[in-house]
Amino acid sequence: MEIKEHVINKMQDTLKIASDATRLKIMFCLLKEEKCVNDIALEINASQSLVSHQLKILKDGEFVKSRKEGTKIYYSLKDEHVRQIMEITLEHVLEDEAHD
Amino acid sequence: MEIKEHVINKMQDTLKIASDATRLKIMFCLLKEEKCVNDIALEINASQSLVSHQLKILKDGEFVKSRKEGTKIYYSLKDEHVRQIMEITLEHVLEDEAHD
DNA sequence: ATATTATATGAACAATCATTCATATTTGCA
DNA sequence: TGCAAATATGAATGATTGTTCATATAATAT
Repeated sequence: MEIKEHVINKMQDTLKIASDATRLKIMFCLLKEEKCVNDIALEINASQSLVSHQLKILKDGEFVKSRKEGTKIYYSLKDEHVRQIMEITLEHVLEDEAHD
Repeated sequence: MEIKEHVINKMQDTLKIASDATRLKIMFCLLKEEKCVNDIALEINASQSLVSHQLKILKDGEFVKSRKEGTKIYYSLKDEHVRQIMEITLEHVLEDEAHD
């Protein structure tokens, strides 16, 4: 193979992070604007703890970044790659919907 | 949320399929040309059984398609979305490499 | 028919991972 | 200093999943 083993592994890690319903909901939640943890939890109807755990995973994986303001912490999508992965995956899914 | 729950779930399923090192290796293997099961197994150094199992998952998820010729079955990438997901994820990973 | 080659499948096991619950940390304010 | 609000963390658990091994199916050739 032409591609390095450790690059494959990093791709696996990256995609594994994206491949979870809770984390996808969080990302869609942040698509338009930054939000703090509690607002996200309310919006996607999940516990504060769960959202916090998943945000950590998303942040470690470079999917989101955060900004502190007083006692609140605002999260937002990190870059264009994240949006693109969401977009293309969505297209793929919607295309399938068509001929099911 | 604006996006439907079952679309999120399908996105999860799609990304889950992509997020495995063995399956990624298979996809990279098929990037340029179609190949049969045994050739893939040899190329990525995996057992025939494992490759067959993973090809089934890739096929069910619309990542690859297959073509029968005699006793052999040739697999190839299904469409552009697959290539794009690989490409963008690769970019994301390589960008991270830069500032580690 | 039998043997051979290519691929698929089912069961089983180990490992990974999402979620919950309880608790800890941090910040702002009275 | 003490309280409340916002977020993070650790342990435990139940479910999912990648891999292996053994075996089954399918097609071809002798």
